[in-house]
Amino acid sequence: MAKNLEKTYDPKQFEKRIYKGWEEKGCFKAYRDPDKTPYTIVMPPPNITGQLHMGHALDHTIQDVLIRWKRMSGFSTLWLPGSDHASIATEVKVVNKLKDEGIDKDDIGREEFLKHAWAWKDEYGGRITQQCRELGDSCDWDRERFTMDEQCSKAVKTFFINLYKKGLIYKGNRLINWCPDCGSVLSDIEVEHEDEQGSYWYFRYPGADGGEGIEIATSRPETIFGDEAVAVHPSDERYKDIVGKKVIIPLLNKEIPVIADEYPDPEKGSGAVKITPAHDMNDFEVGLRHDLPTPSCINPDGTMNELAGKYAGMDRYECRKAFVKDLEEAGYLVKVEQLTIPTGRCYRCGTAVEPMLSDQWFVKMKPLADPAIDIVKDGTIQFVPERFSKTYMHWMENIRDWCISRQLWWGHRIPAYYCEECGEMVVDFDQPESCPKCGGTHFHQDEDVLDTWFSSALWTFSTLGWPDMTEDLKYFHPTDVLVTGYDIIFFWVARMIFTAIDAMDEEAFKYVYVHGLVRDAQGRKMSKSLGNGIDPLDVIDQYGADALRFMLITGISPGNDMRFQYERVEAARNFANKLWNASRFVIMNLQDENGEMLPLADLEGAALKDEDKWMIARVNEATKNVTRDMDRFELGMGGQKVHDVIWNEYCDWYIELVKSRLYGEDEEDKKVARAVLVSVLKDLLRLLHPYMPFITEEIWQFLPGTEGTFLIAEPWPVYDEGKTYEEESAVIEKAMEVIKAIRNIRAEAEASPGRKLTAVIQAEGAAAETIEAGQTYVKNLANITDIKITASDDDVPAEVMSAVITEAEVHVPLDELVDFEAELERLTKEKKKLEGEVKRAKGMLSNEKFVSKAPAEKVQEEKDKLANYEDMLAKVIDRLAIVESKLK
RNA sequence: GGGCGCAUAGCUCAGCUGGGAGAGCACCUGCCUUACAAGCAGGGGGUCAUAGGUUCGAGUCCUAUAGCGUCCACCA
Repeated sequence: MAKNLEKTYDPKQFEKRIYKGWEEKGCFKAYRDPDKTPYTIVMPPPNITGQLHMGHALDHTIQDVLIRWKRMSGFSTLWLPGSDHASIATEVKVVNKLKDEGIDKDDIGREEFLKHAWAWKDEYGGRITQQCRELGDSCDWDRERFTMDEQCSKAVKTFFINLYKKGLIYKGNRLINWCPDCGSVLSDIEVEHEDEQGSYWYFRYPGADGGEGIEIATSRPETIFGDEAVAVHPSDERYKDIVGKKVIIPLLNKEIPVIADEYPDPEKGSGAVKITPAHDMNDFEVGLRHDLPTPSCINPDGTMNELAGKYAGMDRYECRKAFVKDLEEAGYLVKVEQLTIPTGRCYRCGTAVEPMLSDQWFVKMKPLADPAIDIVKDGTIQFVPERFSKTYMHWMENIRDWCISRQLWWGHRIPAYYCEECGEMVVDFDQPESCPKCGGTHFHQDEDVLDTWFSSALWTFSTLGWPDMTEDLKYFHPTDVLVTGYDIIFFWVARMIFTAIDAMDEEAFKYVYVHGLVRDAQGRKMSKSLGNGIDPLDVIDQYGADALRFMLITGISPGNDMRFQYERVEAARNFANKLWNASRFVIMNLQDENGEMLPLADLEGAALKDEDKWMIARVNEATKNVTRDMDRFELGMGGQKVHDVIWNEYCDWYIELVKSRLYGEDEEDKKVARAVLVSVLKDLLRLLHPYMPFITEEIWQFLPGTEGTFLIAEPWPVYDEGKTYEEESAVIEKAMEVIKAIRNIRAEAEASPGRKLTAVIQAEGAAAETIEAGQTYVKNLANITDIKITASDDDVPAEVMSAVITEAEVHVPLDELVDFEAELERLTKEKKKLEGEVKRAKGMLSNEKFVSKAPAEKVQEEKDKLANYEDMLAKVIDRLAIVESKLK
């Protein structure tokens, strides 16, 4: 029984099996091989709350292509996987789950809550890494890390303490972004700014002296309870006299001063701004300049506090409504204007962020940013594509201090301890024995945890053992390339860069490969709320992981978004199918009817035919180009080239060219043909493997000489300058030209491909020789029984259909009915086309500037082309005359 | 208000350092030819956003314009 691939390509039959085989045999494992060069990629850790989505699929495909290519190229590769504890996201999930069970987070307390959170992590945290396996991720699962595992936590604490000791982490009372829904502070980049429809309310604040007072405009009336002044621009003539006087906040009867400050824009609103230092960033600054108090009127949960008097306890928006109504009834509302106002929203839950005054921990960024700017500026770290370095620079150069504390429980707790006796704060790895100030022995730890991004910022080195100088850390760090979407350059990439400089005194990675977003077929962002997300696992189920991967990677150019289209997945699947069938054909021809393997020639010194050399040259060329594309991170281009050489050259031509030999009688030559078929196929599989790992590995296992090997561990092909085979390739390419010409004639004359024909080819000199050398191919592939190659017109029968090709003319005598009308039409078209070409070439050559300034070889090239076209044109005109006479 | 990106065939997009416009899908014609109809052989279809400029030569480089997208920014 012959052993061969299944008749139809069905990736489900083998993808899981292949992956298991790799994993069990340790194919993904990284080793510290002193004789090899390390190549390291750390996987952006997906959130444990997450499911695998198209973004991951793209991100991981890129990384896997790179790591597989480098592995095959002889590097000691490490692709390190892991996951992120996702502080806020996870806490929200766990809180909701508990709520469903009727449990309130605050009732059970911190310890108990964390038990639930860890249980949740144990249950769902592995889900996404399991899904990665279906994609084919060849990462070293033995080194899988988690941002809250023991080692990473140690790194986080150490890094925090180091920065604190350097004075780069401080605790401060500042105006921060507060999410009332999450109940936590957010960093600046966690706030999304949007313009929204809103109102300006104009209110009159009467003068304390009984005067007219002043009219202010505000979009946030509920903050009036925190007003401490009204500001006007010093140059504003309208308010010149009132500056320094007091006005009364209506209904509250609180007196506040009118102050002059550069901040108000006289053009905007009434030109007078109420100042609420505790609930607005700008007002806060004004308050500082004028030494104003900073009372808060809003609680952390978004309700009003006692400052709001009778509105206390109301939600801030409810209060707004009620307060405006009361003010209106009391006659203080002057007018309302509709316009768009900028609003900040929490990037997690979408709640409107409230600026609040609060004690929080910050990282002082300027000293960390400076070297992080230099390391990109001097090219130690390069962005691909380059333009993203501008985005990075701009952000780094204007960076503000990073708020790192969060009022949550799930995360790394801040290692700061407060003495119960005197309140002294100690920042240390463990709780201190006694207070350095008063000797007290009772402490409580800071309640806050760190921003999730604080731990992922350490990812390149915390995962390798830092702060311990482990062998892994020494060998694999710095990492080589970081692959990620442009949406997290600020959140993550930028921060990894400065942490590595601080902790390791070196670059975190050499390249940042930035990819775009996978959008839906209409170009919209895939999102849960739109319900337009496409589950990669569904696609894999339907088309296979190889098809998905190939579609994702060939559809992109670095940094640009892509659209997800099923038609393209299908096209990729069809390509896999094509390769599958071609391989099945090859394997079939390697064995006799009993399934016994037939002998193969040793290719060293074998008598290669022209088509063998041509094919070998084609693969060789592809090897060169694909490798170069990979080197430049042009992964999509590389994939396209492998696709083209497999389909357009190996399948379309080489297999067809070689068939007659396989079915022929020359046993020695059969051995050669088989050997080349296999050898070339193997090289093609190697080139394709990073892109389509499953199908290539599956086919590999069926080929002779692969026993006990894995394609994943095979060497990457190397370009061989000695294998360009130009002469032999010319024969094949000329034969192809002739074959196409004959097929064309056949099609025009509507003669079936099965009909036997003869051909007369007019050519001279070298061209005649080349055609002569390739005539067997023509006979086989164009179904021609006899070919006559001649220079003379006399040998051409009177009734023929012809096609003019480079340096030759192909004639097919047709005894059967011939459509001379069609022939006339075809030749007329041909003539027109050639005339155009002649005109173009003549035009260029008659341009003196071109002839004198363009490189000599370019000029010569044009001259040759012109001669050739003129020659072809003359022949076409001759044929036309003959056909025309036939028609009379 | 700044930064960046996009515009190429009906659709989705490639075209890297300037040298005769490409792919997939869709469409039309003919083929179930012994690996493959998830296929084979052909075909139609583009003033490469507009206007200038550099150059012997521009889809490619420069400038400007309006359009779309996106990020950043404390405008009540």
